[in-house]
Amino acid sequence: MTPMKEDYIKIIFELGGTERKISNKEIALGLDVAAGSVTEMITKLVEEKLVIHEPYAGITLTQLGHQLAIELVRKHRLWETFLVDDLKYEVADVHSEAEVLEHQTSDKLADALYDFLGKPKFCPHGGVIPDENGDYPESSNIVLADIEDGQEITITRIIDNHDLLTYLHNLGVSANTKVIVLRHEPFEGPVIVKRLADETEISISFKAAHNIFVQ
Amino acid sequence: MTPMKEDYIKIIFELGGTERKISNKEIALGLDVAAGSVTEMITKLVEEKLVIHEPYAGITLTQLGHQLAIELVRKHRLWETFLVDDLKYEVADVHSEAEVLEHQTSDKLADALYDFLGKPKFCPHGGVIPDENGDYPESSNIVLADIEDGQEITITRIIDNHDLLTYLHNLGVSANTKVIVLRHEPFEGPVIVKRLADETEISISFKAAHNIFVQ
DNA sequence: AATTATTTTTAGGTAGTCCTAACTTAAATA
DNA sequence: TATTTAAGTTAGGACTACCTAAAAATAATT
Repeated sequence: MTPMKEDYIKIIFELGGTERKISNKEIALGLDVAAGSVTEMITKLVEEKLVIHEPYAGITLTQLGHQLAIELVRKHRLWETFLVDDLKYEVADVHSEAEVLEHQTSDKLADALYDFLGKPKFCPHGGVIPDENGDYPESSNIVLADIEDGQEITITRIIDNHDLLTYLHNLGVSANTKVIVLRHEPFEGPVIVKRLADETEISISFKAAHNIFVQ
Repeated sequence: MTPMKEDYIKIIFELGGTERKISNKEIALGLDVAAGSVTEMITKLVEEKLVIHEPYAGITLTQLGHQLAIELVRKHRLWETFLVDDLKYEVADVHSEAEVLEHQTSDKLADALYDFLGKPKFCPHGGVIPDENGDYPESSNIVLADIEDGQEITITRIIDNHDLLTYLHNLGVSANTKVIVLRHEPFEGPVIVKRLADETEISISFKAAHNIFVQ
């Protein structure tokens, strides 16, 4: 196993490769590599029984691939938690560090980190951290953009992207923030919400609202 | 810069490449690669102005290479300290984890770790940790094997090797242990010391005694 | 000094991951 | 249905770091 193979497995997982077929193009876009490179790597991952490939139709994870993806997500989120909780990183800055550390993290190290952090359930942007056995509760897949006006909701998770997290940080929005959805501006305009803590109205862009999960 | 290049720089440093010419063979042995691979890599490191190579004579670090080596040692030892102090690793088990983490550690991460750990001066086996600027006090180069009988000394540092550290751990010997040297058995026999804490006599092998630094 | 042994370098190959460009398949449109 | 467009696959090449084996340089021994 190499870091690059792990990256392929992880992106397939993140794109939903446990339930649907992921296209070559989605992977190429996600990893910023050429389509030909994807086909080549997928061939190797098929040999290793990590993915199933139906030529021209798409790629899904095997049970084994899914398990590996969970382990990687766990390691990634444990590092993010450590960086924020103990090393005082900004939430927006942890992703890239965790991205490289996750590939160099033995299972022993992950477990030790998990204990040290107090068996945390969520990473700093709200993602669920699988436990020692890879079990984790399903989290909400409902996105802020799809909430009807007037609903009171809690932000549970934000897609792990530096620019998005910085944008939301500046707006004072993060995981666990409670808001009421006031209205959706037309033509892919922003979603206007009111933060319950201080009654402030906040305008969240259409695109951002699709990358914020709520409950 | 790649992890392998960093490993070459580090081994040259550890073999004393700031003061003397290191041979191709020493590096090949230290990294467990073929001599031809060393020549090839050294050529690249010369292009990057990290080392100076006199063909057939040896290799030394440039100022730049020395600086890089210090940074790597610092990162390595910071991770070791974290693993022992916070993640409850055994001293003997930290080397291999630190060996891979050091290559994935940004300067920002190293500084954050350094602060988190309370700006430690020594790693768990007694190595000096350079500060934020790469400065560090010279540590003793006197080895236990060279101490005369009757001398009272403190163990300051043990070469970072898993088997050696395990061996010494089982003998109850670690950095900061104070002992009196009783005698040196002939024919490369063990050095017999008495631990001051509990007056126990301990026999330390000839080879181990050459890998223990004292003051 | 000549020979032998050791070390270093050079040369030619392999494996992993990337690329571009050409070709094939599938989907969309006319 | 025929054509065009998009997506996926194949082919050939590049780069890194490794290897082994042969050649060259240096050191050691006779």
